[in-house]
Amino acid sequence: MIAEISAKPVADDACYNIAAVERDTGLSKDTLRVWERRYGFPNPVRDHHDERLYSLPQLEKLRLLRLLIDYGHRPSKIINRSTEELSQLIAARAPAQSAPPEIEAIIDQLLRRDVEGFRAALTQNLMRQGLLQFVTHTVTALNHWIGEAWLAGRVAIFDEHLYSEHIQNILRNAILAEPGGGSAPRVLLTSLPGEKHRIGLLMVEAVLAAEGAACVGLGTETPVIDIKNAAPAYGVDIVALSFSSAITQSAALAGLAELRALLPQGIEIWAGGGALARARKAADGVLLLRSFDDMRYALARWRVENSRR
Amino acid sequence: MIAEISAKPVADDACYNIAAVERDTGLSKDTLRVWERRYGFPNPVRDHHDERLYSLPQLEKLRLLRLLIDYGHRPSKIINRSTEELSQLIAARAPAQSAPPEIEAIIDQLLRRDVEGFRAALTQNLMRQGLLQFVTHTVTALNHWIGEAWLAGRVAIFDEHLYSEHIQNILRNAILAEPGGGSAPRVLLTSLPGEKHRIGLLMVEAVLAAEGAACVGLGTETPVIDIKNAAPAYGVDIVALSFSSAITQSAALAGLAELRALLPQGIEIWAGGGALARARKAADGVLLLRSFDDMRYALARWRVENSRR
DNA sequence: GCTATCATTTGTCATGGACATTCATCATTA
DNA sequence: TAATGATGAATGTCCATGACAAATGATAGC
Repeated sequence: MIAEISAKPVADDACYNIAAVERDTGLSKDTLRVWERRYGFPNPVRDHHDERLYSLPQLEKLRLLRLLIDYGHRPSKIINRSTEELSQLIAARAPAQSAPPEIEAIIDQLLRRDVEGFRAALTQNLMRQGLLQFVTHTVTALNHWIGEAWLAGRVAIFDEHLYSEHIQNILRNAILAEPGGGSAPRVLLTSLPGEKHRIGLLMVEAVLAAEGAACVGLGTETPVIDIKNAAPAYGVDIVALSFSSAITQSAALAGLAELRALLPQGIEIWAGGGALARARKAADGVLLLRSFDDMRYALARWRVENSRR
Repeated sequence: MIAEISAKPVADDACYNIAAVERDTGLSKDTLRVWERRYGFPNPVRDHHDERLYSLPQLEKLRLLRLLIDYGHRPSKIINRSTEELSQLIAARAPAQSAPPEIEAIIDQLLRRDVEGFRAALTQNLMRQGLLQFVTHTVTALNHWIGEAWLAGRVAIFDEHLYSEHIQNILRNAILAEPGGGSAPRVLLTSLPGEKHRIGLLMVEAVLAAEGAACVGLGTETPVIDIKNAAPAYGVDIVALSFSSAITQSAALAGLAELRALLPQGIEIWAGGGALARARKAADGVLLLRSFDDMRYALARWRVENSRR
């Protein structure tokens, strides 16, 4: 055990309207109302004009519910349990085993809230390993274990925010530092609307940059039509899309099919990430990448196939 | 005139359900339905089960409407004008004048889709001016003029995406390069849920870093409760929040009041950004910053007041 | 063990009514 | 003149309830 977090806010009279709860929990207003209708929870008081006012404990329980549902529980089975039981469910889900020591050492800095030490630990690892190793091993492992630590209640949400920001800093810095502007192929990097995770995208960009490809990063959540317009404008050879597990597999595959139909055949589409881990195959003409090694292999193949221009 | 963009997508049968329109326009489902009820626009066709399906032209007109409303027009006055008239209104708003030459030179690289040249131009400006000047003058001006260029139809959405990514790269790189880990005060930087603009936040971080403060950046969209928990955990003196004009002023002020009630008095709250430009004052105990100079002044004041510990 | 079929759960959408807030206008006061 | 206040129209958000599609789980059959 490394550190305790004090996650209990104090204010009791604080009341939140339905829009605030939607913002803070990610549960839509419709969902909140229909849960109340069907299951009797949450059961907010009403203000003088019959509008819902949620209490802080309700809001906290809603967040736990959201989390458990994301991890596969069904709403009706857990919605009427107490907040304590829900916390136990979450704790039970995460195996108590800890990460490899070198990873644990970095997480430890985060748990100590030692911002400077955390940054130094990351930088030191990057220097020792080089960008490629750092991304494919250290960052991959950190993503996994910080997720686990969060489930186990060891790190708070804001620690994850901080982690995400710092990894971005380090990766963007390393990408800029890669020698040369990059040559062929030219790769457009982005994600579809709804997919907000930036780290996966940056990891891809880092690997490509380390391999000497030219990257055009558009950030997250580019509508399909905009990707279709951007690809020829920037003269890219490949469009690479990242899908975290925040999005459903069917949504990812539908988006890929739509994009494939819009893009000219000469432009390849590469897709990878957690949401596609269990997919057998994507639409025709979409290359599914299950690992960074897959991607490096695909890159080598592309270069062979396009070697004589 | 510098470049032509081909912004007209082809797909005509493409139909969007109400959730997709909400995502792409930022207009809530309730608003879309009530506009239809009151003004007769948008008037989507229905699928076999009476659900709305919006066409691409409708979606484009809605985006124009959203933009004009953000700029002060009233919905009822403009909602029944044609898409062309709306475009003219927008063009009328955007003065045809162009940016100062040094800014225009950078935008020019973006319009040429010359990714490497664009990055080089930014880096060169940063080197020549230093971080503080670069942020308070060049980046501020670029934000403004790229917005104008978008209104005038000179740059596409994906160009803005690319701009945002590259500015992030440059700023994060520069922040990491600032000497020393920073000392007092320690500042927590983030935005409230709904506020996704990252550049403003990074600009603030850059200025603070240049002035030698210690920054703890949590990225965008941190719920109020998490800010309340994070501030003591990281031992910060100040919580700084950024509000772009994507959020309404009243929402910003409400969030600030809520946060002020939760945070201990010893921790200051600083707030700034476009959404607060017209605000007279925020909640008691919230410092409104209207410019980067304001912030530097506030920083100096804080240091004087806390000089003997 | 794997696939196909059926039942249940669950989130999203629709309708129409209501009202709090915001905005524009005009009169009034310092 | 500029700031303040009052008034009425506009605008967005919320509510209740009903309905159904998509996702999930269970069951039967090969």
